[in-house]
Amino acid sequence: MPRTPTFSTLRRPMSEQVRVRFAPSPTGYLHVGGARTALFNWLFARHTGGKFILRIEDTDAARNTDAAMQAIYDGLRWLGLDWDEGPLVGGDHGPYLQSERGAIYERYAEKLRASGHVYADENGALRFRLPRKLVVMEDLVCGRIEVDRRKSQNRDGSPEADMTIRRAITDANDASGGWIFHFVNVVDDIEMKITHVIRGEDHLSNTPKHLELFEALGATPPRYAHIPLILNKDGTKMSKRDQGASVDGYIAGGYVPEAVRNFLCLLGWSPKDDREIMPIAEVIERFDPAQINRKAAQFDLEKCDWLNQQHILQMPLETLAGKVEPWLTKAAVNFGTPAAMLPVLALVRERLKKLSDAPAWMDYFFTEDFPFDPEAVAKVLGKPGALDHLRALTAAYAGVTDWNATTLETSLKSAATIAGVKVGEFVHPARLAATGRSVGASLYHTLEVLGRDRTLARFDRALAKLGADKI
RNA sequence: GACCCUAUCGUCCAGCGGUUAGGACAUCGCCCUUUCACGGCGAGAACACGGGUUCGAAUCCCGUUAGGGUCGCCA
Repeated sequence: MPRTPTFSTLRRPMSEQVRVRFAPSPTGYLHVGGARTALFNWLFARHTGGKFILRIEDTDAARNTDAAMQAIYDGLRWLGLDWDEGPLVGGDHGPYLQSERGAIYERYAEKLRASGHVYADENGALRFRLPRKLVVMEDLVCGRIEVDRRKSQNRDGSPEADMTIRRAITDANDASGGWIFHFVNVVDDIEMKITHVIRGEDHLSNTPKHLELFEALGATPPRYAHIPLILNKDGTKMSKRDQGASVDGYIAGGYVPEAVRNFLCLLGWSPKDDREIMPIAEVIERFDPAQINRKAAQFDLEKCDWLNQQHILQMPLETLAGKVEPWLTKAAVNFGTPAAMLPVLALVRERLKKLSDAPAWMDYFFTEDFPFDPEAVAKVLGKPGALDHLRALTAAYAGVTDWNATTLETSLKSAATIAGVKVGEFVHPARLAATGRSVGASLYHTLEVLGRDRTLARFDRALAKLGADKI
């Protein structure tokens, strides 16, 4: 038997402008796997100077809601994945919602009907006569794949039935008479002049069928790159409910988009050296779909958290302030002006794993009415002489003229020496009095930011309160 | 069941015929330090198994096993 491929996926000229697309169906949320698919498409478009197109595959009318589409738009925008053509931005190959492209599908179906590739079955559904030949494709990620379509069969072992491209018209069903994914996907890729299809590996086994459709329509197929799926930490398939599965979760969870995007870049792709924390411009420059891994990646949220912290640490302070602001506002932290917030943020930023951590580390800088952590109180007062040390420190600090971290440290240490105790014996009560807790940034810098008057007033109030509590 | 993809530390990623198998997250230890972090140093931790090919295999080939995917009038 001849092993000649029915057609090749390598016919496209290398010189044409790259056009890639992300084609989600509106299921109500944006899955991280989808987000990564979108990201890889976007990276490839930006790397090559091509176009990134967004197309909504909403042929299943029952699922098509505005809210579901909004989740896709919001998620992509949050990740900074701007599309050059698609809903909201338009373009020359629209409409970009499949639900609005009926006339186009009609035309293509007619073309197939005219050439004898398609027929109506006994129920009235439109079916594509599968050629059932040997299909050879060259996948950018998976390499050369041969599928003998003659051997395709159903679960029960019966030969594969012809592919439905349009549902039968029945009653009561929303999707009745609607077009089927495989067909509209192929038609749109032709119509939108898509040059490269970067999509999840779950479509790899569908691709031969798509290629048969391209051939029947007399069109040159795009090049394909099937990227491995993202699995849960335990290796099982990720579903909607799983931790980290939805992009919404990151937005609500205090992640910075740059970090999540960075994390997603590294799931299945790497620059082949040890670079991990990378600005997006560098990723765009170095991205190559041919270097995408073939192995499914398991999802490790802890590494994402670490990247998030690193991005928080490395971005300009003013940028961080802008991102932290909504979180402070939401927690009713009255930080005054953004400028006033900066010194505080500079002090605590290395403690922030998420933006949502900010209020807890910053609130006591902006109110005198902060709570005292009972555990911290118990711990500090458990040490004999704690309040005496705080009194001695108050007296010493009252005499400090040049109020800064250095003088405060010197003064505290000498007061401790005079009292004949270790520095910690002074530090802990002071921290508790000034912040209400046992953990926080450098005490001296904290007090410097707080200023002389507020510090001394806090010491006095703590002395009164904690002294009273003790009795 | 048929067909397709995959297989390196717990996890992510290097490695593409000759390496003490490298980096990162996580874990543990030490240092820094008033605390919590950040940071620094260090430790433990992997080539799924069996056959080949080769002077020599993590790397190439074939099996086995395991995981994933597809086989819809879902996308």
